[in-house]
Amino acid sequence: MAVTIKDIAKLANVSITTVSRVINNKSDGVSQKTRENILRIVKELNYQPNRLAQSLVTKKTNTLGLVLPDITNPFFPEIVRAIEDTANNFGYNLILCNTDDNNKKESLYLQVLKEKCVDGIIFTSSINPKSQNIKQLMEYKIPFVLLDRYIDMEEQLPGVYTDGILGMYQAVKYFIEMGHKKIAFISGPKESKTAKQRYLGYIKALAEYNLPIRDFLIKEGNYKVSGGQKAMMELLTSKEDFTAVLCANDLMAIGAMEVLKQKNIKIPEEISIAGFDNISLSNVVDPKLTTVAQPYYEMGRSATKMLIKLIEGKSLRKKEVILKPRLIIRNSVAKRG
Amino acid sequence: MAVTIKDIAKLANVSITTVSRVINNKSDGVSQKTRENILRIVKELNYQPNRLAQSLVTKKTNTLGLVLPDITNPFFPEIVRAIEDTANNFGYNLILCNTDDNNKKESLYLQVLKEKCVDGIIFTSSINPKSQNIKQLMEYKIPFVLLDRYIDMEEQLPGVYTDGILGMYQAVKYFIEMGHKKIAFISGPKESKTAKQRYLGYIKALAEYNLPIRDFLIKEGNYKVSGGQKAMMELLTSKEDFTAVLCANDLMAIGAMEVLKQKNIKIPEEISIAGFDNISLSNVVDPKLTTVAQPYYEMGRSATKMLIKLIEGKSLRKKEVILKPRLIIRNSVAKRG
DNA sequence: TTGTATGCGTTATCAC
DNA sequence: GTGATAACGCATACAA
Repeated sequence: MAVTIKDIAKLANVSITTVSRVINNKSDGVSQKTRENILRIVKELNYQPNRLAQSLVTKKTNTLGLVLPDITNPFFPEIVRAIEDTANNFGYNLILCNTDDNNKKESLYLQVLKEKCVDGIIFTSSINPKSQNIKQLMEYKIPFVLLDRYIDMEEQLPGVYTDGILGMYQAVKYFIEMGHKKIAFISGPKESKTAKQRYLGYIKALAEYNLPIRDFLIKEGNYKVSGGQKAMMELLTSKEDFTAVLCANDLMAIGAMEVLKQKNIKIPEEISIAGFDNISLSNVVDPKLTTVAQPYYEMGRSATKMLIKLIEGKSLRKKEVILKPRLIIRNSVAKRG
Repeated sequence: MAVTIKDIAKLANVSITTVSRVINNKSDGVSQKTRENILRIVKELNYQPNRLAQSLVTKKTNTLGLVLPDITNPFFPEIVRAIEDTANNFGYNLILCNTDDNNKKESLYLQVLKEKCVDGIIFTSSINPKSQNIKQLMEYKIPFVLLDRYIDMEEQLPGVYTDGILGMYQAVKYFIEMGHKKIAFISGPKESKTAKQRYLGYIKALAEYNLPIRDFLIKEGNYKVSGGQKAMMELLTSKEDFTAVLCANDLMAIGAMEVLKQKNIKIPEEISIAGFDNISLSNVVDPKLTTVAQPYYEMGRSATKMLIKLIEGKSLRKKEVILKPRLIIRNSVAKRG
């Protein structure tokens, strides 16, 4: 159907080898004349190489797999954009896979990516990663880079993360400097490594300022709006005393804010609040949410560059890249004391 | 490297033909015994078919191309999610392409998709579509479905859209029923077909209620926050009289709201506002934005199903699917008069 | 400077 | 039931 290398070989009265040579700009061992002639015919017939056939012999598809929980989570689009941009710059395309934090689905996708011979995989594991899936990935011998979600293994895996400890530490420190002493914490699901890290940052800052860690001020959420609502409710009904609430991500902060508004509790005058992520929503809620920004674009770009290096067989200077988050001060935290 | 059909043929002491047969569950012309034996070896060696080779001969990649302006635009993630879900259900994967509304980039992506032999393409054209690109797409003879952005051609192209006329009509009607008579309109970029449609809906409702169309109450925006801000500024400085502002999309409505807040103009008491799209942001701004919801998931699902039908050579009942939008009443519109 | 032949991993057409 | 063998479209080692 489509025009092939054979067609233009016939028309040019040469062998397909010669055609292949000029198309791939190989060893200039082709006379200027035939080269030009072939190029002319190529243009005339609007020849487009069949990348499938090419890939079959070169063992290179110039396609990357991107595995993540859910593109609908506002955390991801910017990262995905960065990945796609960077991939595109280096001549790669992206196959998008939503796993819904479902290990079965994740495993299936990994298999398909393997079968489609992607050159590499960027992998944001499901929230409670099954070591089985990461083992599967490793057995495939496909280069991969972990993104955002850390996975514990004996050997260090290549990955790009944001420093959750530092981020939360900054946020708590800011609360404290603003005069808050009783700071509640709505954490992510405790199986999640990022959640643990962020919790650690919270603890660290409290400890540093000799503030007590009060378990009844710490609630577990699910990184979703609903989790923030539920946790805030619990906090409120517990009648415990607190002036500030730190949320392990923005979505939960937004949920928490909704509850506060419902109860006519003024933000930030009565209760201050802060989040983590800096998703676009956080800049649009009222009051605008003070939060810890993840360097989205850099995360995606960095992970992709790393992956491409791996694909090209180059060595990595650092296997793990820990990016620094940045506190964004907006209007959801008030001075106290 | 990887285990192939040949390897398991050797181990099973059969020809590759037989192996292929049992793997593809073809014509049961294989003895139970050899079948079981082969299956056993397949499992043992953890054989995974090479889809490249498969595709090369079957001319089917089970891969779809998705071309859109920018996944970062909150309008898209849900649609993309629906597309990916549906594609996945039917055994297809998705290659994601961001064009940035850049016709050159768009054209390049189309070519790559062609070269990679995708089975079909879902195409949300750049905002000022170049007929050249759509012609390119048509020449490729790859099945495609237009999504959201209409393209004028002599022949009707398969596509899925939201009824912008109806949507805006509903919004204006609601404004009018709430007592508003002087309703400003911030439109999308006028080259855009969707923008024209939405404008038409605005006009239609005004006409129906015998309200005059005042050009000075109509500003052109760019579908972005910045455009909403700029247009709102213009509206305000023009000193014209109006009690409501209808924006052609939510992003511009959010921009307009920011300007109003800055100037301490109360929403909705002094000026009512509404948008179009129902992006997640619209439910989180303060006040929550009354808007016209696009049926995101249905758009993506419908387009994908359509595309797959096309790929399978089935005929379409309708070439163009026009989905109905739905007015979502929240808190940004107040009663007047 | 150019061509022949082989192989990539699979499906498909025959023949036995 | 089973197996050669060609073909898919291309790259490449080796010859000429």
